[in-house]
Amino acid sequence: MATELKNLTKRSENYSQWYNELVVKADLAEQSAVRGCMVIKPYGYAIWEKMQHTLDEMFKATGVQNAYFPLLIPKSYLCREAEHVEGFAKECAVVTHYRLKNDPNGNGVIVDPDARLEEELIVRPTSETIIWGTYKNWIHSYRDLPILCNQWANVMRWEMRTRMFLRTAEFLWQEGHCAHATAEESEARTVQMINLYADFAEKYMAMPVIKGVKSANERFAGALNTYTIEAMMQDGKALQSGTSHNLGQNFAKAFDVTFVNKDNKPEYVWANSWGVSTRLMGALIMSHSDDNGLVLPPHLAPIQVVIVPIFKNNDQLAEISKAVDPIINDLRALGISVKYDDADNKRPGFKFADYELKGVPVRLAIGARDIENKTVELMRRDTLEKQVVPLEGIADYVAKLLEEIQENIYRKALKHREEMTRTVETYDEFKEEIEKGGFILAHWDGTTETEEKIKEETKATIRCIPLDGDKTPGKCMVTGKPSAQRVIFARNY
RNA sequence: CGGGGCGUAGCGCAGUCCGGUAGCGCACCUGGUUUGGGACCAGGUGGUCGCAGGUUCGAAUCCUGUCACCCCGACCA
Repeated sequence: MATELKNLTKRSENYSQWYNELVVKADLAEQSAVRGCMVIKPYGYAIWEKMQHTLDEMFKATGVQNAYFPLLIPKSYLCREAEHVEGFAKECAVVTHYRLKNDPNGNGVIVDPDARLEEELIVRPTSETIIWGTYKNWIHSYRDLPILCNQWANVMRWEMRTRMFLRTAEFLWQEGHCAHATAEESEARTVQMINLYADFAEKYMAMPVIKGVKSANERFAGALNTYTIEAMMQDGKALQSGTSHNLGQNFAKAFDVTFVNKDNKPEYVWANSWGVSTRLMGALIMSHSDDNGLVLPPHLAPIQVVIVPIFKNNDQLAEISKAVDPIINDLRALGISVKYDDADNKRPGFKFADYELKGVPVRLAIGARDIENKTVELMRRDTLEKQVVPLEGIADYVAKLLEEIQENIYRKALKHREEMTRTVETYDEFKEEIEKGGFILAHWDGTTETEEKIKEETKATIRCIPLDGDKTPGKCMVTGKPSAQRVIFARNY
């Protein structure tokens, strides 16, 4: 099975194909019969659930509550915010009818032409419009604010080209939608959420990210300002992994959402929205995986430790199981998820390969030899190193090792990013360097024209204007006009 | 929507140029031997060859149309 994956080793040659194979072989997801959609399989979903629960806890710690809004949005709602329409209206699935009937020619069912909806409904590509249409009824006074809502949902965008997890027609995400009484409070929330995403990416996904602001060109449709976290994949391409938008009063104005402030004066509400999606699964896969398969960070791995018994007969298995039992209990007592794979219809070698493919961080193998020596063979997925360790105190040892693996894969990803990040002064230099992949730090005059020109000529876009790091001004590499600071250019997914 | 590729068993593919009634590997099932890195031997199940027309005694193969999917662009989280 994985042999085929190994045949796709030449990642630089066909990284996409390698990625697709990996997603399928590791049992995460598969292409659905529905155009551009995917089926997320139980193992893949378990990872998503772990992400979900972690993020949910983090959100709630900041006062956010979950809610749910409709899947279908009346077409008229989408017309309210002009820029928003421009950004989304073109790629939506539309519900035009509400009934089917038997085909008079006997070929199954057809859409009943008499059941045409007077106003078409749009399958949500994002929920700003329906939510602000609803908030109008919730908000009257400054005492009703802030509203801090999050929704876990599926959305649909009729993308021309799709790729599993990274860009599917239907995807799962969370979208937070906050309403505030002041611009400052809304901006603070926008920044708070991008920081939260960055923490999640680095501490749980072991994926270093760069926090920054989007250029006008890359900004969310209808937003004043978009904050982003940008990660670098192993092939050197950038992946936008999460965004937080300061929407100003745009949606409040479009949906006429006003409140009476402390001075008894009506005022439009200040809004922000923020989201991450199943794209994070793609990010996770592409950040760490190797040619043996997935490498999952321990903090997100559904199975953190797998124990494989090596036995010749049932008596031996019973003996091993007796020795393994307390280990399982000790590990579980430490909050570690353990799988004991005592299936006798698969050979150990097969199990080893299979759990490597699935990215299980730590494997313990235990056989008659170990029972005798009171040891266990341990393998860590990140380095593939094997060692024989004493059974005594194994749970604590594994607990520490899991943290070490978590840190190690983060460091590895960070090192890779740093090696693939260069600074250039001239446009010629830029054109040469961008071909090698990675992030390029360069000066830019801040205009959309220059950004467009660079995009056309090199396929590179401004991933973000970084919040942290070097803020030295300079001159635009293309026009020579003044530049406030270097920005990050890259080719992206 | 442009440029390339592909569609044959659950998966990966050969067969197509040159028409003769479908094959290989993996998986699956049965029996046996195995079990410290993807086991072996023997036997077995499974396909109206993407779909629709046409040519022909005969089509996976030739012709026409059509529909999927994949990769590279344009679009995007």
